[in-house]
Amino acid sequence: MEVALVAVAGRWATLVLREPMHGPASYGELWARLPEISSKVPAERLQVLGERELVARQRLPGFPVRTTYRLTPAGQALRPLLVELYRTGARPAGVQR
Amino acid sequence: MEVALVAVAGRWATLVLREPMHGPASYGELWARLPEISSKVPAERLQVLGERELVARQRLPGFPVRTTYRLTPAGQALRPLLVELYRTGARPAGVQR
DNA sequence: CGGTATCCACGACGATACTG
DNA sequence: CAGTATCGTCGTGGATACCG
Repeated sequence: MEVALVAVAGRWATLVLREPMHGPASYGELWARLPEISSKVPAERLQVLGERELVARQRLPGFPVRTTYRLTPAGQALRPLLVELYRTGARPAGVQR
Repeated sequence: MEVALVAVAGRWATLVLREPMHGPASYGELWARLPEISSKVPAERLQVLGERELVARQRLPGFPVRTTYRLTPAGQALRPLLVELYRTGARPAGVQR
């Protein structure tokens, strides 16, 4: 459980994971979907997600530099967990805010 | 997701939830299952879990005082999430430590 | 554009001591 | 037995500034 939690429990981690879930996403796209946040935060998240090989980075040639992020198979394996997190949090008679 | 995560992501939260999952558990039982931890930690966890009405406290009469904790229906609703956390963390090709 | 470097603040974690 | 009180430490989150 700890193992799964460290992957998913950091601040904004779920949102950072959700973008590349349905296909490659650039850093800017990712960032734009996060509400008013410093650029450091997704960078940090992506770094640890990269180290754990949950997301893969790919730099595109040219200028300005572009990078796309995609989920590795291990990253895709987190999907059911994210779904369950959503279901549990959204459950009507469920967990209190 | 945030809602579900705050319920489950605190340190030792999963272990604190697991004990009363299969029936009432006393504070001492709970504590004994946690590896070498200060008594403050489960107390703190149980307090917030109580405030969120995920666990219910019941004091037994007599001396010394005994208290049993049981999960509320909302607490039971966390079960699929805990199962999924376990599955994801334990998956062979899964998330890296 | 896609980051890194530096610094700060706050809250969680945990030890120790104490209480009803 | 079942906690509370107090205090210290450390990590995380975040702002701001800067770089290739």
